[in-house]
Amino acid sequence: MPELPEVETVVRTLEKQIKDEEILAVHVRYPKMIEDDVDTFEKTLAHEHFRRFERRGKYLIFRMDHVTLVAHLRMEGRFYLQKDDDALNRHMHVIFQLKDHRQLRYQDTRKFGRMKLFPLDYDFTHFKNLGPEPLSDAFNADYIHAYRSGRSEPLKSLLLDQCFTAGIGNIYADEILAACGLRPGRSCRRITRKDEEHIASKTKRILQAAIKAGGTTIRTYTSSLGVKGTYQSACTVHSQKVCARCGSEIHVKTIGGRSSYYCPHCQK
DNA sequence: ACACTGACCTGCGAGC
DNA sequence: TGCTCGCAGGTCAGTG
Repeated sequence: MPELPEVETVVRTLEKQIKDEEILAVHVRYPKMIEDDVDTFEKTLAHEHFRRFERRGKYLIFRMDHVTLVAHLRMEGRFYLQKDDDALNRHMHVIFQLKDHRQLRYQDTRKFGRMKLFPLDYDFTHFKNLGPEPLSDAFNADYIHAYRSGRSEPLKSLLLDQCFTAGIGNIYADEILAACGLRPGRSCRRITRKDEEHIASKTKRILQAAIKAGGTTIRTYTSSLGVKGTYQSACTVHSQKVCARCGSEIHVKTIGGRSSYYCPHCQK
Protein backbone atom coordinates (compact mmCIF):
# COMPACT_ATOMS: atom_id res chain seq x y z
CA MET A 1 0.00 0.00 0.00
CA PRO A 2 2.05 2.87 -1.18
CA GLU A 3 1.53 5.92 0.96
CA LEU A 4 3.45 9.18 0.95
CA PRO A 5 6.85 7.76 2.02
CA GLU A 6 6.64 4.91 -0.51
CA VAL A 7 5.60 7.23 -3.33
CA GLU A 8 8.38 9.64 -2.41
CA THR A 9 10.85 6.74 -2.51
CA VAL A 10 9.60 5.60 -5.91
CA VAL A 11 9.79 9.13 -7.35
CA ARG A 12 13.34 9.69 -6.08
CA THR A 13 14.49 6.26 -7.23
CA LEU A 14 13.06 6.77 -10.71
CA GLU A 15 14.64 10.21 -10.87
CA LYS A 16 18.05 8.62 -10.33
CA GLN A 17 17.37 5.90 -12.88
CA ILE A 18 15.59 7.53 -15.81
CA LYS A 19 16.04 11.31 -15.63
CA ASP A 20 16.34 12.69 -19.20
CA GLU A 21 15.65 9.27 -20.72
CA GLU A 22 13.59 9.26 -23.90
CA ILE A 23 10.43 7.22 -24.35
CA LEU A 24 10.44 5.60 -27.78
CA ALA A 25 6.96 4.14 -27.51
CA VAL A 26 4.26 3.35 -24.97
CA HIS A 27 2.19 0.20 -24.94
CA VAL A 28 -0.95 0.09 -22.82
CA ARG A 29 -2.08 -3.50 -22.23
CA TYR A 30 -4.99 -2.69 -19.93
CA PRO A 31 -6.86 0.32 -21.33
CA LYS A 32 -8.90 1.12 -18.20
CA MET A 33 -5.70 2.07 -16.46
CA ILE A 34 -5.50 5.19 -18.63
CA GLU A 35 -7.99 7.96 -17.96
CA ASP A 36 -7.34 9.55 -21.36
CA ASP A 37 -7.96 8.12 -24.80
CA VAL A 38 -5.39 5.31 -24.93
CA ASP A 39 -4.26 6.01 -28.48
CA THR A 40 -3.69 9.68 -27.68
CA PHE A 41 -1.88 8.72 -24.48
CA GLU A 42 0.53 6.43 -26.31
CA LYS A 43 1.16 8.84 -29.16
CA THR A 44 1.58 11.90 -26.94
CA LEU A 45 4.28 10.27 -24.82
CA ALA A 46 6.31 8.93 -27.73
CA HIS A 47 9.64 10.77 -27.96
CA GLU A 48 9.08 12.68 -24.75
CA HIS A 49 11.84 12.72 -22.11
CA PHE A 50 11.45 12.35 -18.33
CA ARG A 51 12.61 15.78 -17.16
CA ARG A 52 11.41 16.47 -13.63
CA PHE A 53 10.07 14.18 -10.89
CA GLU A 54 7.55 15.39 -8.34
CA ARG A 55 5.04 14.08 -5.83
CA ARG A 56 1.77 15.51 -4.56
CA GLY A 57 0.13 13.41 -1.85
CA LYS A 58 0.23 9.89 -3.22
CA TYR A 59 0.38 11.03 -6.85
CA LEU A 60 3.56 10.65 -8.90
CA ILE A 61 4.13 13.53 -11.29
CA PHE A 62 6.49 13.26 -14.24
CA ARG A 63 7.18 16.47 -16.14
CA MET A 64 8.09 15.57 -19.70
CA ASP A 65 9.02 17.96 -22.55
CA HIS A 66 5.51 19.00 -23.57
CA VAL A 67 3.20 17.22 -21.16
CA THR A 68 2.85 16.04 -17.55
CA LEU A 69 2.25 12.38 -16.75
CA VAL A 70 0.49 11.69 -13.47
CA ALA A 71 0.25 8.23 -11.94
CA HIS A 72 -1.46 6.90 -8.83
CA LEU A 73 -0.34 3.48 -7.59
CA ARG A 74 -3.42 2.94 -5.43
CA MET A 75 -2.85 -0.30 -3.56
CA GLU A 76 -0.42 -2.46 -5.43
CA GLY A 77 0.94 -0.43 -8.30
CA ARG A 78 4.69 -0.45 -8.78
CA PHE A 79 7.23 0.44 -11.40
CA TYR A 80 9.93 -1.87 -12.60
CA LEU A 81 12.86 -1.00 -14.79
CA GLN A 82 13.86 -4.01 -16.85
CA LYS A 83 15.60 -4.93 -20.08
CA ASP A 84 13.22 -5.00 -23.02
CA ASP A 85 13.88 -8.70 -23.63
CA ASP A 86 13.02 -9.68 -20.06
CA ALA A 87 9.75 -11.62 -19.87
CA LEU A 88 6.61 -9.64 -19.07
CA ASN A 89 4.23 -10.97 -16.48
CA ARG A 90 0.47 -10.73 -16.77
CA HIS A 91 0.20 -7.91 -14.26
CA MET A 92 2.39 -5.50 -16.21
CA HIS A 93 -0.16 -3.20 -17.77
CA VAL A 94 1.70 -0.19 -19.13
CA ILE A 95 5.07 -0.47 -20.86
CA PHE A 96 7.31 2.50 -21.62
CA GLN A 97 10.00 1.54 -24.11
CA LEU A 98 13.09 3.62 -23.40
CA LYS A 99 15.84 4.39 -25.84
CA ASP A 100 18.52 2.35 -24.09
CA HIS A 101 16.87 -1.09 -24.40
CA ARG A 102 15.26 -0.73 -21.01
CA GLN A 103 11.55 -0.65 -20.30
CA LEU A 104 9.76 1.14 -17.51
CA ARG A 105 6.98 -1.29 -16.63
CA TYR A 106 3.94 -0.48 -14.55
CA GLN A 107 2.70 -3.55 -12.70
CA ASP A 108 -0.55 -3.63 -10.77
CA THR A 109 -2.06 -6.93 -9.67
CA ARG A 110 -5.43 -5.50 -8.84
CA LYS A 111 -5.59 -2.96 -11.67
CA PHE A 112 -6.63 -0.13 -9.36
CA GLY A 113 -3.88 2.29 -10.38
CA ARG A 114 -4.52 5.08 -12.88
CA MET A 115 -2.51 7.32 -15.22
CA LYS A 116 -3.48 10.56 -16.89
CA LEU A 117 -1.86 13.33 -18.89
CA PHE A 118 -1.97 17.02 -17.98
CA PRO A 119 -0.53 20.15 -19.58
CA LEU A 120 3.17 20.67 -18.92
CA ASP A 121 2.68 23.65 -16.61
CA TYR A 122 -0.32 22.21 -14.73
CA ASP A 123 -0.36 23.32 -11.10
CA PHE A 124 -1.15 20.46 -8.71
CA THR A 125 -1.40 22.61 -5.58
CA HIS A 126 -5.19 22.28 -5.42
CA PHE A 127 -5.45 19.09 -7.47
CA LYS A 128 -8.54 17.05 -6.47
CA ASN A 129 -9.00 19.33 -3.46
CA LEU A 130 -5.95 17.74 -1.86
CA GLY A 131 -5.08 19.19 1.51
CA PRO A 132 -1.65 20.53 2.49
CA GLU A 133 1.34 18.24 2.36
CA PRO A 134 1.77 16.79 5.85
CA LEU A 135 5.48 17.69 5.83
CA SER A 136 4.82 21.33 4.96
CA ASP A 137 4.56 24.16 7.49
CA ALA A 138 0.94 24.62 6.45
CA PHE A 139 0.09 21.38 8.27
CA ASN A 140 0.14 22.62 11.84
CA ALA A 141 -2.01 22.74 14.99
CA ASP A 142 -3.89 25.85 13.87
CA TYR A 143 -4.74 24.22 10.56
CA ILE A 144 -5.90 21.01 12.26
CA HIS A 145 -8.03 23.03 14.63
CA ALA A 146 -9.69 24.96 11.83
CA TYR A 147 -10.30 21.88 9.68
CA ARG A 148 -11.85 19.76 12.41
CA SER A 149 -14.20 22.45 13.67
CA GLY A 150 -17.77 21.45 12.93
CA ARG A 151 -16.75 17.85 12.25
CA SER A 152 -17.22 14.81 14.40
CA GLU A 153 -15.74 11.93 12.41
CA PRO A 154 -13.22 9.54 13.99
CA LEU A 155 -9.60 10.69 14.04
CA LYS A 156 -8.69 7.77 11.81
CA SER A 157 -11.07 8.99 9.11
CA LEU A 158 -9.72 12.52 9.45
CA LEU A 159 -6.14 11.38 8.81
CA LEU A 160 -7.22 9.32 5.81
CA ASP A 161 -9.17 12.25 4.36
CA GLN A 162 -6.90 13.49 1.54
CA CYS A 163 -8.56 16.91 1.70
CA PHE A 164 -7.40 17.21 5.30
CA THR A 165 -3.82 16.34 4.44
CA ALA A 166 -2.48 14.55 1.36
CA GLY A 167 -0.56 11.31 1.46
CA ILE A 168 -1.46 9.48 4.68
CA GLY A 169 -2.89 5.98 4.27
CA ASN A 170 -3.98 3.20 6.57
CA ILE A 171 -0.59 2.19 7.94
CA TYR A 172 0.73 5.63 8.82
CA ALA A 173 -2.64 6.79 10.15
CA ASP A 174 -2.48 3.98 12.71
CA GLU A 175 1.14 4.72 13.55
CA ILE A 176 0.54 8.45 13.95
CA LEU A 177 -2.41 7.90 16.30
CA ALA A 178 -0.40 5.37 18.31
CA ALA A 179 2.42 7.90 18.67
CA CYS A 180 -0.13 10.47 19.85
CA GLY A 181 -1.73 8.10 22.35
CA LEU A 182 -5.11 8.62 20.68
CA ARG A 183 -7.56 5.88 19.72
CA PRO A 184 -8.49 5.77 16.04
CA GLY A 185 -12.19 5.81 16.91
CA ARG A 186 -11.97 8.97 19.02
CA SER A 187 -14.13 11.72 17.61
CA CYS A 188 -12.12 14.60 16.20
CA ARG A 189 -14.45 16.86 18.17
CA ARG A 190 -13.06 15.54 21.42
CA ILE A 191 -9.37 16.42 21.26
CA THR A 192 -7.32 19.17 22.88
CA ARG A 193 -4.87 21.79 21.66
CA LYS A 194 -2.09 19.53 22.91
CA ASP A 195 -3.45 16.70 20.76
CA GLU A 196 -3.53 18.96 17.71
CA GLU A 197 0.10 19.84 18.30
CA HIS A 198 0.98 16.18 18.75
CA ILE A 199 -0.79 15.14 15.55
CA ALA A 200 1.11 17.76 13.56
CA SER A 201 4.51 16.93 15.04
CA LYS A 202 4.19 13.11 15.18
CA THR A 203 2.92 13.01 11.61
CA LYS A 204 6.02 14.84 10.39
CA ARG A 205 8.37 12.78 12.51
CA ILE A 206 6.91 9.44 11.44
CA LEU A 207 6.70 10.27 7.73
CA GLN A 208 10.24 11.64 7.72
CA ALA A 209 11.56 8.54 9.45
CA ALA A 210 9.72 6.35 6.95
CA ILE A 211 11.11 8.25 3.97
CA LYS A 212 14.58 7.87 5.45
CA ALA A 213 13.97 4.11 5.73
CA GLY A 214 12.84 3.97 2.09
CA GLY A 215 9.20 3.41 2.92
CA THR A 216 7.39 0.43 4.32
CA THR A 217 7.41 -3.03 2.83
CA ILE A 218 4.30 -4.80 3.96
CA ARG A 219 2.20 -7.57 2.54
CA THR A 220 2.48 -7.37 -1.24
CA TYR A 221 4.00 -3.96 -1.57
CA THR A 222 7.65 -3.42 -2.43
CA SER A 223 8.99 -0.33 -4.03
CA SER A 224 10.07 -0.10 -7.62
CA LEU A 225 13.30 -1.48 -8.97
CA GLY A 226 13.78 -3.99 -6.22
CA VAL A 227 14.16 -1.26 -3.63
CA LYS A 228 12.72 -2.46 -0.36
CA GLY A 229 11.80 -0.15 2.45
CA THR A 230 12.58 -1.12 6.00
CA TYR A 231 10.08 1.00 7.88
CA GLN A 232 7.75 -1.90 8.64
CA SER A 233 10.13 -3.00 11.39
CA ALA A 234 9.39 0.33 13.06
CA CYS A 235 5.61 -0.14 13.10
CA THR A 236 4.37 -0.10 16.65
CA VAL A 237 0.76 -1.09 16.11
CA HIS A 238 -0.12 -1.70 12.46
CA SER A 239 -0.22 -5.43 11.67
CA GLN A 240 1.22 -6.06 15.13
CA LYS A 241 -0.04 -8.51 17.73
CA VAL A 242 1.48 -6.93 20.80
CA CYS A 243 2.09 -3.29 21.70
CA ALA A 244 5.78 -2.43 21.34
CA ARG A 245 5.52 -0.07 24.28
CA CYS A 246 3.54 -1.91 26.95
CA GLY A 247 3.12 -5.48 25.70
CA SER A 248 -0.69 -5.33 25.69
CA GLU A 249 -2.58 -7.15 22.99
CA ILE A 250 -3.23 -4.95 19.97
CA HIS A 251 -6.89 -4.55 19.07
CA VAL A 252 -8.19 -4.41 15.49
CA LYS A 253 -11.38 -2.54 14.76
CA THR A 254 -13.02 -1.38 11.54
CA ILE A 255 -13.21 2.39 11.50
CA GLY A 256 -14.29 4.30 8.43
CA GLY A 257 -14.29 1.00 6.58
CA ARG A 258 -10.63 0.23 7.30
CA SER A 259 -8.96 -2.06 9.78
CA SER A 260 -7.45 0.03 12.49
CA TYR A 261 -4.84 -1.29 14.88
CA TYR A 262 -4.41 0.27 18.29
CA CYS A 263 -3.25 -0.45 21.81
CA PRO A 264 -6.18 -0.14 24.24
CA HIS A 265 -3.74 0.56 27.07
CA CYS A 266 -1.56 3.25 25.48
CA GLN A 267 -4.24 4.96 23.40
CA LYS A 268 -7.15 6.79 24.97
C1' DA B 1 -22.90 19.34 3.83
C1' DC B 2 -21.46 15.42 6.05
C1' DA B 3 -20.93 10.46 6.69
C1' DC B 4 -21.14 6.03 5.35
C1' DT B 5 -21.28 2.04 1.69
C1' DG B 6 -20.23 -0.35 -2.36
C1' DA B 7 -17.59 -0.85 -6.62
C1' DC B 8 -13.38 -1.35 -8.73
C1' DC B 9 -9.87 -5.89 -8.94
C1' DT B 10 -7.02 -10.02 -7.77
C1' DG B 11 -4.59 -13.17 -4.76
C1' DC B 12 -4.28 -15.32 -0.61
C1' DG B 13 -5.32 -17.68 3.54
C1' DA B 14 -8.81 -19.54 6.70
C1' DG B 15 -12.22 -22.79 7.32
C1' DC B 16 -15.01 -26.58 6.08
C1' DT C 1 -7.18 -31.97 -1.28
C1' DG C 2 -10.31 -28.65 -3.13
C1' DC C 3 -13.65 -25.49 -2.76
C1' DT C 4 -15.84 -21.08 -1.15
C1' DC C 5 -15.61 -16.94 1.16
C1' DG C 6 -13.87 -12.93 3.29
C1' DC C 7 -10.37 -9.70 3.44
C1' DA C 8 -6.81 -6.44 1.94
C1' DG C 9 -7.20 -0.94 0.92
C1' DG C 10 -7.22 4.25 -2.14
C1' DT C 11 -10.55 6.72 -4.32
C1' DC C 12 -14.90 8.00 -5.99
C1' DA C 13 -19.76 7.69 -7.09
C1' DG C 14 -23.94 6.99 -5.01
C1' DT C 15 -27.06 7.12 -1.09
C1' DG C 16 -29.13 8.53 3.32
